[in-house]
Amino acid sequence: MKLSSEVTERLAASGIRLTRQREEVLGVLLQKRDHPTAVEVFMRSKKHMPTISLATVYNCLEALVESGLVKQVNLDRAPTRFCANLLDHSHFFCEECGSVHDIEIPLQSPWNLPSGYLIKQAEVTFRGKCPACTSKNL
Amino acid sequence: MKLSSEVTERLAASGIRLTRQREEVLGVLLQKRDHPTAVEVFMRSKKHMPTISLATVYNCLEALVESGLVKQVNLDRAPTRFCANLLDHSHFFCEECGSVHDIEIPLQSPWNLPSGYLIKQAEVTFRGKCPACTSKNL
DNA sequence: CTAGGTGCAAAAGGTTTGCGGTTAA
DNA sequence: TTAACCGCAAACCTTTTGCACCTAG
Repeated sequence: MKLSSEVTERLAASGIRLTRQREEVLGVLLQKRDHPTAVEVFMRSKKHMPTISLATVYNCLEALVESGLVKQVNLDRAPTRFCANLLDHSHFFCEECGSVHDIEIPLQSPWNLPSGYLIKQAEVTFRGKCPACTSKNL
Repeated sequence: MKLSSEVTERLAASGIRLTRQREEVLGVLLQKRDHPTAVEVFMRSKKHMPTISLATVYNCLEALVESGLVKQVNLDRAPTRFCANLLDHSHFFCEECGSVHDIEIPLQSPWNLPSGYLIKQAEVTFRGKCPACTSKNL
């Protein structure tokens, strides 16, 4: 696939060891940005790499998250979802269809926090109805 | 405990059926606002109500969350945490000591979202160092 | 009276781990 | 060459479920 150069570049730049499995996992996340779960990533990866194991997918995801190439999204008690969108963004969760969308809003950090807190990262999650579901006027 | 009147009032006002176990679980969450996990709530509840079961704690928490009396907080892949703070607030997660703090900032919703999205709820999570850990200048 | 809640134990996911073999650097 | 990674299977931990009994309204 033509993504592979981007995948390889990102991996090389991150400094972590480059393996075929990590390329595959990152490739899956870059190809379809629908915030798949680990199991979904596993199933998609198996199409190109039938020998990959679920444990390896978890390991790869962990390495990718740790290196900053992938973000994890947790919603309620549902399984963790992953995305490879490196732009600063928020997530929108549609209560109707369950889909997760990236919302790229520049958060100009208008936070007036109590003193003493050292903020390294802020994360915003929205819930509601996505455009597709809203237009179905359910 | 003197919280019981508040607990009972809140439960009655919520409309869900009032049981001793739900009172106990809500009481635990109101007494110490450290965002315990389900298992922690279970252990604390057992001190006053030795017969309560973990499954019941989960059931109670679910009912309380659904009725809006309790909020659940998910951080990464760690077990879900619960809090009874009904004021609109955000959460701060200390990467140093692992504690979770409520941050009561009035979010004046400065979100410029793409059109089509119907937002019902926004949730903000911060990560960094809490005052206690910052002052230890680690 | 009865719909809904409880307690128990067992099952069901999701995620992690241990280990022998493999591979990127 | 070797530290790190992979695949497999088993373990782990959180959460859910089925069922018989109980209780709030």
